[in-house]
Amino acid sequence: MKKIKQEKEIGNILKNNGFKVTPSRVRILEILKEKHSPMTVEDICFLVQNETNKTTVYRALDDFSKKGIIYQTHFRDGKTYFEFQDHHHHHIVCTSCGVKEGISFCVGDIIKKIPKHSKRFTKINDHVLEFFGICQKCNNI
Amino acid sequence: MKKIKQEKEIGNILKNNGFKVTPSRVRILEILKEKHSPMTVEDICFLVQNETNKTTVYRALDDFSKKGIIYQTHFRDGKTYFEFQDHHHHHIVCTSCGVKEGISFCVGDIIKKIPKHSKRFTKINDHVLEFFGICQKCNNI
DNA sequence: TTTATAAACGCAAATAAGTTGCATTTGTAA
DNA sequence: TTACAAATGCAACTTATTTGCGTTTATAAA
Repeated sequence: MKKIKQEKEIGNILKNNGFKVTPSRVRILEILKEKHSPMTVEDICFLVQNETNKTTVYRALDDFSKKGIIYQTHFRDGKTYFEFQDHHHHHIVCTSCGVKEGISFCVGDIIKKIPKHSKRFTKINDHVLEFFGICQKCNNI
Repeated sequence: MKKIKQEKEIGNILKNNGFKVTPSRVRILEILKEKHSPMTVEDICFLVQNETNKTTVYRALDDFSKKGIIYQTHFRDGKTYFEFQDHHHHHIVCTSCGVKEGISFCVGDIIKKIPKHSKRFTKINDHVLEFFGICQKCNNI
């Protein structure tokens, strides 16, 4: 995809969600869209050095996540991860080396059943699902 | 269950997992077993005040979680939660007020399929699955 | 029962993720 | 062109979690 077209698309995502199209927010979404795997605030800050402040990154990611533009998750390392997902999916993580792999299915069917199981909740907005194991490489050490 | 019997049972859990049966560890497991819902380190520290140090609580919970004695998860509030589970399950959390509800099914069937989907991982040890929504009460405000 | 030893513990200090207050700038709709 | 809410930058702060290290303790073996 051409740079110009991509930028326009990102601008539309921002507008459609009620955000202003600022250089920082465009850049942050751009980075996530290019990376296509979970990133920490630190990862993103490294790439926007001298362009955008840490606080701005935190605030943008928080806003994006709340609107469902990006997927927010945890891998038990004390950091929050954010990912732009074309197709919603989850991950499996090696508890030894930390390598992450996307897995291409979701709990969509399960989610539909939840309202029946809950008195208190009628609608699910969001979910996180992550698997932990040992990768082949670490297993052979 | 009688107090004595419960204590013996907890002692066995510790022994069977290669841990020493110390007052602190017995007490922490006891607390989790009684509560039967996700607790933070802070929650536990409050209950063991003047008995056990914060660092000890962190270390015990970490050890227990790694052995699979307790379930470790996150609810996007910056804290780590731990739960003793008789029957493995997950939760749905209100993103507005934070109320948590256990949901009685799991992704066991899905897990079985994962090895086929992954080149790098052959065994899953653990997983986390949490749902986020708005509870009835918050929805009516 | 004694003893050796690894596991567990307590404390203080350090680290690091994430937040807040506030003054300033900027995108956008009117 | 303007008005204003949204977004930003910076510094200081909060808070969860970790680390180093010297001490204590549970336990298995002698």
